[in-house]
Amino acid sequence: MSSDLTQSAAAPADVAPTLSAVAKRAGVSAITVSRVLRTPDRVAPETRERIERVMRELGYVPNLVAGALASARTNSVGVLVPTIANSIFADTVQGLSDTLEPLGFSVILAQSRYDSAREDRMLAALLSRRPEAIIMVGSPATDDGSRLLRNARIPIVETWELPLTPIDAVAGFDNYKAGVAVAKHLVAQGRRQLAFIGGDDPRATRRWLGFKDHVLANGLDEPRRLILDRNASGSVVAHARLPGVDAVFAANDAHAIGFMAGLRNAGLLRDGPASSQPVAVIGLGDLEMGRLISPTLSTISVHGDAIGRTAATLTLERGGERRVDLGFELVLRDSG
Amino acid sequence: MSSDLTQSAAAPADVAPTLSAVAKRAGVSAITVSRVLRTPDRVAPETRERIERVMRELGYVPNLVAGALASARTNSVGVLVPTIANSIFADTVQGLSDTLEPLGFSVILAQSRYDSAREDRMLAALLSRRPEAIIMVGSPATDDGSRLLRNARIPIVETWELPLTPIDAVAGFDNYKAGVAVAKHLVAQGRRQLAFIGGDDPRATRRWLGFKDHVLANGLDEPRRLILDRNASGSVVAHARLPGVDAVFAANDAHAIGFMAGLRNAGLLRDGPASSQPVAVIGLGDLEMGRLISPTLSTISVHGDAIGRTAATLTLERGGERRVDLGFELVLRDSG
DNA sequence: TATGTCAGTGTTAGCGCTAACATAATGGCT
DNA sequence: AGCCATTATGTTAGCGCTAACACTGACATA
Repeated sequence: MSSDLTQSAAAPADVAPTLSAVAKRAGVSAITVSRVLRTPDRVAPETRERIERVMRELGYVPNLVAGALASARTNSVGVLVPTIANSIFADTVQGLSDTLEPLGFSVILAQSRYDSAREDRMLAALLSRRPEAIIMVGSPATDDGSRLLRNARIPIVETWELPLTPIDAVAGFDNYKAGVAVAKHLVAQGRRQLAFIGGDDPRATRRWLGFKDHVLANGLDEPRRLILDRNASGSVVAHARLPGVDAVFAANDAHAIGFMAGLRNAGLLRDGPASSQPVAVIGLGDLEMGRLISPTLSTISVHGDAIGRTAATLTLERGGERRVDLGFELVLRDSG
Repeated sequence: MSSDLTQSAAAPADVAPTLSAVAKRAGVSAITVSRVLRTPDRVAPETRERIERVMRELGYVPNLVAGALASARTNSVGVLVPTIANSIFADTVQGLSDTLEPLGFSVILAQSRYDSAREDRMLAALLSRRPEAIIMVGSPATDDGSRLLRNARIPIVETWELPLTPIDAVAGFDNYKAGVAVAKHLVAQGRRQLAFIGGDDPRATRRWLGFKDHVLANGLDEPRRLILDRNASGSVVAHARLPGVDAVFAANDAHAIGFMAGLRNAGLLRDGPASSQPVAVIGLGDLEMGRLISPTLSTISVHGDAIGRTAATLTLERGGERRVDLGFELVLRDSG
């Protein structure tokens, strides 16, 4: 009485219906049902409609796990970011997911939390799911991670930097040059006592190096470098630790805005243009917030979503240019 | 000459080694290799070490796709958010991923972009991968989505609100009460011309309703409601469209900060306390930025990461309380 | 000695699906 | 009439792994 043929649509089975169950009920073979899903043009319209009706009746949801095993295509992409709670990386993930999802790819997300051991673990976990590509922010921190990725023989896209010896593809910008650009601007503005505040992850460090090298090349004192917690509240009191400084490059906009809050408390912030600021401040990231505060924040603008979309494209097309420099832009507003 | 036994570790095969290849090379059966991975205590130490050495030599990466099919456990959780580029949702994803990743679960991320058709598509795509649970921000927008989730017979956690008829579990707060709390505070402060600005998604609308109902219950004029784009730049000019208003509740902190930028341009912002502000502004989300700007932003604080961690816990333990109200907190600073 | 227990390992079957190769039926062409 | 291309559908085998059970030998127990 409770054979497949008498199963009611209103009371779904405890166990998810399979493709074979659909096939049996529609009076066709399993492969025909499979074709309705994958190559509907190759199925006669009447057959197709009948099968689609049965699918609806049974509430059939295809099992992509089985499909992936049989076809050796998982239609998934692994994404590894330091943290998703940093809006610039979130923009990148949004950009790539907007590109990949319409094409039927799922995003498997993992966070390293700036921890190289965790990074390696997450990389292994991602690869176990046999994604068709891996997109990561930055380069692998360890040789093990690097080897894992090379041996996987799938497209690998490193983003947010331009490594000298990439594993495969790259979509990013030159963090060193960004540091140079900021230093050049501040020096030209007549600033003499420069400092860099922010994290010490590899990308921030590249910015620092560009910044420092350019300052030194101009015969000025070596800039100070203050390594801060990822939490921007430390930047609010950073000013007290940088006496005499007249210009600051912050590794990201959050730190820049925090630093400005400290300047305001110290009476060192004007609502006027950059030239009136006792201490110039430049950020990086071009957060929307930077345009909303007063004085408006000068910053290095980087298009996180474009990096994401480009990375997604690079995973799909295996040929062509594998190194895309998306550049950056020094956006000058009132803070410096 | 090129049998499995003579395969070199230095030159990995083009095709990923399988568990059987490891077994053959180690002179054991496949199941023993499987046990090394899953239940190492049940394998003799010498055997285990030998197998582990072979795994390293071959660069073996387990295939979880096949494992999932065989064991009917995917060790993955589907997560659906409106957008990941909104820091409050990113905090939630970070929180749940921090809880799930150490337990061996992968996060499959999908974005609806506040589009109910896309939401249903992504829900179907997620379910095709047979996740062991689904965590979503908000409730399904359509009956189809709801049915899909109910039929999946896996734990479903709705977050960021407290639906009256949840599908399964819930981790969130009462958006209506948040609106009431803000209205109560502003009315008590003597504000008379109130307005609400922000999006019109279901959660923002609940906040608006609570806000409006409380204002009306106090005999004041019905507050105005200005529906803005997600992009906060519209909020900068919102003030011009709200003449005479003396207090504003913004659906999120970004809009609040944008609105304050508009007030500053209009000369209606003071650096002093709330009582000195010609127009009070309250946000929602408690962005770090709100503490850094001047005047500091008053806001409804919601712990996005706690919502994420709680949601993750709810997916793992099927029994117990299935409805967790994480509450909110009205944090009063200088803006209102 | 017979029996049981347990650690360690193996055999078999199958998860749900798809690639690759049949097969059957139809109609157009020479 | 005979042949071929084309469309629609089916059969077979297997993807890489694990659940469930089966087996073996060493040792303990009665």
